[in-house]
Amino acid sequence: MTLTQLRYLVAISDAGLNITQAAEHVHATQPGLSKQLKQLEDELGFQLFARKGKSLANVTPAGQQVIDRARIILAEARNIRAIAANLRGDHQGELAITTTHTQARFVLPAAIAELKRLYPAIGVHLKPHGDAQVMGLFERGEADLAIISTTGAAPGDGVAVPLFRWRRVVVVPRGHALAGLQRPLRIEDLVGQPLVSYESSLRPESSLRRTFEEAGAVPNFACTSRDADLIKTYVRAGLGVGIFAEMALAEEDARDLKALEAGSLFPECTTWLVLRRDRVLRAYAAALAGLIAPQLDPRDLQRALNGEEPAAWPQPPYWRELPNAGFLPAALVA
Amino acid sequence: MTLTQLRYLVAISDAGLNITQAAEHVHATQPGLSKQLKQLEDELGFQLFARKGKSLANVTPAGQQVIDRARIILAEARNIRAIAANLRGDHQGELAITTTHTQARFVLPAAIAELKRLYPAIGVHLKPHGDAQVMGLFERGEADLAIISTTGAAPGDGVAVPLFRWRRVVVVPRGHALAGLQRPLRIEDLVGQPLVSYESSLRPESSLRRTFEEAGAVPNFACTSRDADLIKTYVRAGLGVGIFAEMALAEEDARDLKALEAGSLFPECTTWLVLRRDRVLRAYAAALAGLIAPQLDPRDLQRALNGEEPAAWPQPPYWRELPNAGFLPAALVA
DNA sequence: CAAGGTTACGTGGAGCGTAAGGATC
DNA sequence: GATCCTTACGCTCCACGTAACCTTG
Repeated sequence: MTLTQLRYLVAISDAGLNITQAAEHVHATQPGLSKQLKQLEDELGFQLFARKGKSLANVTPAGQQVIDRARIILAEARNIRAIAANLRGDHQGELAITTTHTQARFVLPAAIAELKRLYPAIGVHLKPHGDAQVMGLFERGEADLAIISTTGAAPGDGVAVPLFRWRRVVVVPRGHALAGLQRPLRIEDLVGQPLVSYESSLRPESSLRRTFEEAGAVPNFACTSRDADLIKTYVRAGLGVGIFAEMALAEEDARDLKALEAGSLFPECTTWLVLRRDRVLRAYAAALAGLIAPQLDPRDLQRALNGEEPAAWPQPPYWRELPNAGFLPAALVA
Repeated sequence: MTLTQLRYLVAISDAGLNITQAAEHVHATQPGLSKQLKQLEDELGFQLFARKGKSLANVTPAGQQVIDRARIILAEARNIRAIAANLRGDHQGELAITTTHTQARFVLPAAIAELKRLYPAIGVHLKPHGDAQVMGLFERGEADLAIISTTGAAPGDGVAVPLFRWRRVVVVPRGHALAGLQRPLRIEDLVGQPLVSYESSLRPESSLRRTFEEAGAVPNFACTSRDADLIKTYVRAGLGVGIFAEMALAEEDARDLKALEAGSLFPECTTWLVLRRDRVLRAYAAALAGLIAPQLDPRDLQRALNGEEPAAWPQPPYWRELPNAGFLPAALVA
């Protein structure tokens, strides 16, 4: 058993049991992989893949167990190389981030642009997904870090670091009946109104839905989407009242949209950076946290990953207090 | 980076940074290890060990991280080989068990003898320790399984499987004042009496101590030990009243000792088999569980380790109900 | 000088790629 | 015949052991 054999094995599994395709992925020849696979099977004494004629038909049950173990081994080997790269100050590599559309579209651009300026040699891969899927992808190991929001406790697995807090805004087209409201918005104002908001608000445990239920009402969604840009578009089209993250408001939205004074109508949200405990953090990944939320010291992240949980993370600032990114454009409220 | 290099690295670390000694452990030559270590350090780009002159003085901080990761890799490589060995029906290997003296001396002999009859090619290594240390050793990875008792919840880490339940017995020399007691023992009978019991009873959270405290008293220990044989010896010598596990009573003790009717004076204990989640169970290790406690199906253990936690383990029988081992010799009570 | 580590050298084996040889659809 | 896996062959490189050398108590 060698690391090469295990790498080939996982590559074959990931290529859908196509050895030829797997060989391209690992920059080797197909006979090379075939032979190493055979050797591994000979050493272990059983078939990792069920053959149908000469091609691979299935992973055997024991083969799947071996592949799972092999993934751990390869991940730890990558970790060792990451430790080495960090120590050498070798700042090249990849950074895969799962997050929601809102974060990817409105929060991350400034931070990632700055990150690329500091570390030109890295490749950043954004994987925007629905609220419900982000952590799943992350836990399946398809990303180095997740950036996700909750109204309350930190998300499940991994080390969660609070980046900033934010509120939802309620947005209507200029000229909408609610646009002229001379007092802070109340929940009753929204009952019965067609709403345009995030897809995740449809879930029964969503905090928006709960807010309505506490007032004895049920929200009436005209249209939902994961994409705040789309939500704004439908609000402009007059489909209803938009409710989405304040980060998604831009200066130019003031032309035709108005953000209503919603105060603490909906519970406050926290955006978290989530790291995998089993993955060594590259220096540039830790730097990203500091670029989004300057109150964080990247070294604290490294310490947290080593299990030395700091007693408590600093209370994260509000989005609009953040220097390089956050503001609720004054023109929108006026 | 190769598996061999990582094996050598860990061997050097385990040999106390003595390459020559490490080489013997891995059945290779010292120059071989020296060279592989150098190659690994060259590839990673930093020193894993701090050199003092030509000999290794210290592990560098990053080196320690690499060693920790390497241990995981090697453990998973062993797991893969274990999967293969199980599947091949290749029943040779080692089985390291951490447990307490009482289990090792009175519970395990019959089961392990039977195990060796079924699997003659295995090597069993018992590591008896104090109650407090067993789980520590186990969690440090120094054993494949732990066998440990608690009065209540399952012990911390790993998958815990209840084997059997048991009670403490109160034992006095024949001729002792309490030996003639014509009614069930009460806690007041023991208050003030010099006691001989397990070392772990000294701990403030011990269930024996708590039982006394609930009666408003404090136990008076004349002598403690981890070793039930020693406790019996000191009871015979007249140092006090013995309190220990019923498993430690043997037929021949009836000659000079008497077990008092203690009923449910002290809380019931459960003996658990604890498995590491991150370690593949060899077939013979699973078999051991069934040999101690026949109500267990070894296949359920495998399933539990795979994370398919069975809703609940069967309520374990009492020790004295177990077929091949448990009985409270009648002569002792009479 | 004893203990422990490094460097040098020759050998055997193993991994790789190229090329040819079956299966299966 | 197209696709995909296996077998065969030759080259290259690398891991290993032996032996000689160096360093430090």
